[in-house]
Amino acid sequence: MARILITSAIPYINGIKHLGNLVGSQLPADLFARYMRARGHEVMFICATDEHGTPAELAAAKAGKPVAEYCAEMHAVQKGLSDGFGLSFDHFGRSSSERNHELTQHFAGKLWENGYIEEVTERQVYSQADGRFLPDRYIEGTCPNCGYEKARGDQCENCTKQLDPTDLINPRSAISGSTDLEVRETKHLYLRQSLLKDRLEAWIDSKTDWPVLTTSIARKWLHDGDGLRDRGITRDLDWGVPVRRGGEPWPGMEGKVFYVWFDAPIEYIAATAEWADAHGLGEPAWRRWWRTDEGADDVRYVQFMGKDNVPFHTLSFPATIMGSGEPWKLVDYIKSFNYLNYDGGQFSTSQGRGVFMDDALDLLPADYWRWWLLRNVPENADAEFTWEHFQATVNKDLADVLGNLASRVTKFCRSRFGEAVPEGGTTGAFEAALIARLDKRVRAYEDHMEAMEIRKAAAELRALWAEGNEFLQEAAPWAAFKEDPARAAATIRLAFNLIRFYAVISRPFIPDASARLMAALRCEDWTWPDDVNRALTVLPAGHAFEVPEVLFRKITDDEREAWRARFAGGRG
RNA sequence: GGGCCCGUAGCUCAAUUGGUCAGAGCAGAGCGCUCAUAACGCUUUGGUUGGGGGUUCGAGUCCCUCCGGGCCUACCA
Repeated sequence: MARILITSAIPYINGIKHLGNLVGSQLPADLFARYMRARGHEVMFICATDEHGTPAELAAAKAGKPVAEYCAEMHAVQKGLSDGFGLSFDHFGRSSSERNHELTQHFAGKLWENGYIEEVTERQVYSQADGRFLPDRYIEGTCPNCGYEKARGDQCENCTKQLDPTDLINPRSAISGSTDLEVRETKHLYLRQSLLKDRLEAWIDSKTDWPVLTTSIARKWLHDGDGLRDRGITRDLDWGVPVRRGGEPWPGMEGKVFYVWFDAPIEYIAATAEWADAHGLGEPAWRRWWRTDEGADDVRYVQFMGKDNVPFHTLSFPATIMGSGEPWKLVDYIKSFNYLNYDGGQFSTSQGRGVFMDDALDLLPADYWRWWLLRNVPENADAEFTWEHFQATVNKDLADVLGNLASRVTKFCRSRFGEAVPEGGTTGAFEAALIARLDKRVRAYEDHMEAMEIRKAAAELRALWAEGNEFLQEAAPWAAFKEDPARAAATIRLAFNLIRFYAVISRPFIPDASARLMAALRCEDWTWPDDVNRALTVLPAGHAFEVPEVLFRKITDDEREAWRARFAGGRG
C-alpha cells in the first residue's frame, strides 16, 4: 500500500466557479484520489479556498460585507458545491486559517534567515479615493502607444503593448474611476528565487515524465529575459497573512500582508494541519505527509492544476520550500491542464457566459457532468463544451451503453426468473473468453489511471461497458431461455456480476451511479477486480436484487436548446 | 516582439523511443435481435495524416519553410 498526497489548485474565493475551473484541477484530482483509494492506497486529498488578495476585498465591498464575513460565506458555498459534485476532499480548508498564518510566517522567517528574502523600496500608485494601493491592472488610462482609452496599467488590451502604470495618459482607478492618484514609496519583500535558479532548473530537468505543458512553462520562466526573476511576496492590504518573521514582528513591514501567491500554496500544507485539527489528531498525523524527516519520504505527492498556475507550482512554491532549508515534501508529479472553452468562446465569469457549478447541479446530477468533463478533459489541447456534444455523449455512453445494460439485465431476470440472481447452468469457454477480454481491458484501464491519462482511461472504461452488451447479445438469454433455461440462468448470473464489476470500476468517474447500482444489487463489496474471474462470482445464485430506477435519463433536444439559450450570457 | 502547443476520416480524438499505425467513438448506410431507457449487436462507406521541400532502407512520428488555430509572457489570481 502506497501513500499518496494529492492537492488540487485552490479555487479563488470571489464567486462560484464555472465548469472550466472545475475540470482544470479539482475534478481530475478527485478522479485520481478516488481511484487510488479504490486500489487500497492511503490517500490524503487536499483542497481549500484561496481567500486573500485585492479581488476578494473588492468582491466583499461589492457585496457590502466585511471581507472576513464574505469569505466565510463564499467558502461555505464553494464547499457545498464541491460536495454536490462529489469531490472527495479529505479536507477543504481556507487559506485564511490560523494554521496558514503560522506556516506562512514560519516560511518567511526561514527564508529571511537563509538570505532568500530581500527588502525593496519601490514606488506604487496609491488611490486616495479608494484608500488603497492599486495593482497595475486596476489602473486604467489612455494607451501612450495606440491611444486606446481603456488600457490597463500592466498592458494595453488593444495593442498588446506592455505598460507601466506611470506610462498611462490620464490614469484613473479602475475601481472607483477616481483620478486622485499619486505615486508613493512603499517597502516590500521579494523572494530571491533567482538565487535558486540552478537548483530549480536541475530539479525540473530531472522530471522527464512530466507533461510537456508543465515543463515547458517552467523552462520559459527560467529562461525568459534575464532568467528567473525575483518576486514580490507582500502587499499593502488589510486582508491577508500579516508580515512577520516566524513569531517575531518584521520591522518596517507593519500593516502589510503576504501576497496571496506566497501563502496560497503553503495552504496545501496548512490545510493538512487543519485536517488533523478537525479530527482531533496531533502534529505527527499531518507532518508525516509533509516532512520527509517525519515519515513523508515514502509519500508520492501529485498536484493538479490549470496551466495558468504552473509557474507558481514549478518555481515559486518549490523555491519557498528549498529556501526554507527544511525537509518539506516537494511535489513528485504535476498534472496540468489546458482550458475548457464554451461553445465557441471562453467561459466568462464577468459576462456570465457558460455553465457554472451551481447551474450545472441545478440541471442534472453530478455524474452527467463528471463523465462528460473527464472524458473530454483538456489534457493535450484546449477543449470545447457544446450542448450537442454533451447531449450526444451523455445519452450514448451513460444512458444507452451503461444504464440500459443494467435495465435489460435486471428486467429480464425479474420477468423470467424473479428478483433474485438465478441458479443453475454453468459457464464455459464463451464466458472464459469474455473474462479474458475484460481482464485485458481492466489492466489497460488501471495503467491509464495510474499514468493519469484520463481521456484514455475514460475510453477504456466505456469499452468495458460495451463488452457487456456484446456479451449479452451473443449469449442471447432471451432465446436460450426457451430451450435451455439453465443456460440462460448462467448468462444472467454472470451479467449481474458484470454490473457489479462495472459499478466498482466506474466509481471514480460516476460515484453516485455506482452507488445506486450497488444498492440495487444489495451489495456492499467494493473489492477491486484484481482477479476478474473471481470478481464475476461475488453475487451468488439466490442473491436478491431490485430493479433500479433509470440510471441515466436522456437529455432531450428541447432541453438542449433551452439550456443553450439560457447560458449564452448575461447571467445574473 | 519572444516562447510554447496544435492542425489525422463529416464531428471529437488515438497512434510506445520513426518500422503493418493509418485506428476508435459519434454521425451516415445495410443487416440482425427483441431482454432493454426506439435501447443492443454485426457489417460497412469515409483520410495521398494543413501545403511544399528535405533526412532515412522506411515519417502523422525528425529537420526547414509556408498557411491556419490556440496559449503564455511574471505583482488578477
